[in-house]
Amino acid sequence: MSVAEIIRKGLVRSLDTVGIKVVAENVSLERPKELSHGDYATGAALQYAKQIGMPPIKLAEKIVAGLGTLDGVKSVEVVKPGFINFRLTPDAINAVLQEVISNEKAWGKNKSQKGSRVMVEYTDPNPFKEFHIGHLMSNAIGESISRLVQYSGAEVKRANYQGDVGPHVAKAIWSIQKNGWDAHDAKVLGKAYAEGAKAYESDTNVKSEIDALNSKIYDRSDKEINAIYDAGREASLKHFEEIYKTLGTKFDFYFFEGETAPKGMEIVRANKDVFPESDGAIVFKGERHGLHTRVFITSRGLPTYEAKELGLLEMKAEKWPFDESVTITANEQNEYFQVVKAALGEVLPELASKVKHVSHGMMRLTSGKMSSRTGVVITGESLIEELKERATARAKVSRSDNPAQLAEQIAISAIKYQILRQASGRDIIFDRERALSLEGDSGPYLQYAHARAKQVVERAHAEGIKPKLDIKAWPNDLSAGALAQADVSRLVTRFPEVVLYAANELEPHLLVNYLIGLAGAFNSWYAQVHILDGTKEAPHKVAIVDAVRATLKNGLWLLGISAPEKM
RNA sequence: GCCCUUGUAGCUCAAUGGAUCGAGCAGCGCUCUUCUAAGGCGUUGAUGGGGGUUCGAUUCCCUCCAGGGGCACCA
Repeated sequence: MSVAEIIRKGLVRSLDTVGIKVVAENVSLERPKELSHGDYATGAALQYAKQIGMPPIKLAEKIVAGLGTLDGVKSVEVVKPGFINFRLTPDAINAVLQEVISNEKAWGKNKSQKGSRVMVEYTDPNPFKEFHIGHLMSNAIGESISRLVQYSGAEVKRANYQGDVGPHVAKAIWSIQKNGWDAHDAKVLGKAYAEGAKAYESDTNVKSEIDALNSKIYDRSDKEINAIYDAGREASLKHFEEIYKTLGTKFDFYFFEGETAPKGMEIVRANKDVFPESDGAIVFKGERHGLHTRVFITSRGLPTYEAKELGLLEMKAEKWPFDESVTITANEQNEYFQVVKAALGEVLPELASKVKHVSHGMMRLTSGKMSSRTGVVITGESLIEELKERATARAKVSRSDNPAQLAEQIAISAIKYQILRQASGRDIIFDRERALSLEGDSGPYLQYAHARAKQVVERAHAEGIKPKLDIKAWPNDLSAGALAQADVSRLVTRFPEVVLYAANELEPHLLVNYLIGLAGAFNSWYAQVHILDGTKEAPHKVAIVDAVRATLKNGLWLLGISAPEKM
């Protein structure tokens, strides 16, 4: 039984003696943000004081009196308004640190989703369009969520859904044809799309040309168009694949709109009662669900995003029956997704209950909205390249064993961190200078702390100092160094709870907050003490460093960020 | 007009209804003959306005103001 459970049980018992009945799960027990407030805290006395007509402090004291001794708890104290703070014994903390060191691979994992099959869909770039920083955002969040869910014991499959048909493709092909460009070159595609989109909006003749072209793409009736299409599609996908590799994502399944389109049409057409006709189009009346009506099949007989999405979900379930399907998209698609989900609930209800939608904010430029239609985009590659250059400029990188690799690891870390550090539903104001910064609240800061810890452990090993947790090595004084050491040790023990919390919320930033705090506490401690000082306490300190190292390593992995051993 | 969403320090972000609202950047001042200074230490600085619920509100409810997104054949 964990110490937290012991405390909960104790509180339930004690509360019972003063006439308050609660079950263990409902006892409020938190991890105080402020470490000086202890390792666990409860506001139960504040909560129930009024109910039994007793001042909170009095009640708190009464609860504490009824608590008796709790295993693993060093002290219990009542403070100010009526909080009760618990402190762990050094033994209890040492036991956790020992667990970290002896089974590093398992450190941080939980079994909350054991046996569950989860498919996570993310990144979703469209062939014939740029891979821009918005896709970077989806990728970073999706990859981290996948890993968090994996750490919770679920079997995870990564899926990528790419729009290889639809008006955007027609627009790109139209201008490739017109300009005689080579569709094998991934670089011309984004430009072609921007030009086609512009012409589509400004010229009604072009609009009908492109609309006609779009139909031909679906039915593959035109040889020349097919050739351009096939070449462009292949070039795009190959290009994307290189980016996924750089980002550290390996997809298990690829879905294409070309396949989901017919499937979606089939579902829509088979459910005429759910999808009535309106003005020549086939629609879904979302009003019954407090939403709005959306077109699923256009009057030209082509499926829209909505119909394709239905097809996609059914395809996913056929390919790999899942318990949960998580889709990560930008929040501008929130309302569309709700309509799709409502429609799904009517045609395939058992599937609808397993579908989850996580939306991320938009990557915004300080100058305004980014749009591949107008050609105002920052591509993923250009940003990665720029960051790599900046990292390479560092003397430590250029002098390392493999400068190119290290620079890339740092670049990816900087980008992913900036995306993952904030709650995922919110927009990110993309500030070039800040994104390019490798200092402070950043991915490289975490990597640096990890590398530093790794090097200390290596050096200790070379000097023959073995990590060993030692109860006698717990400093009794209240010096800054001693407090910092205790803080680091205590923070390490929280890692598994943070992972569980972040996985349940599907919120990587909760983990980021924790890791940056741990790295900061470690750096602060490191600056104050000499680890390998030749004293009896050295093995104990090395053990703490090693536990921090392992925690940062696993934590970085969960963020999809590499952990170089030397920087 | 209707629906969703967001307003926290000069800037970018934190804060499972909890304790003195935390970081980083920017500014100022310290800190490398000692295990990695991409580090550490100090310092200045904030909850859009008004109500309400609560022992306690950045968090929940109402309202106003201000941004962003969406609202039938685009994705």
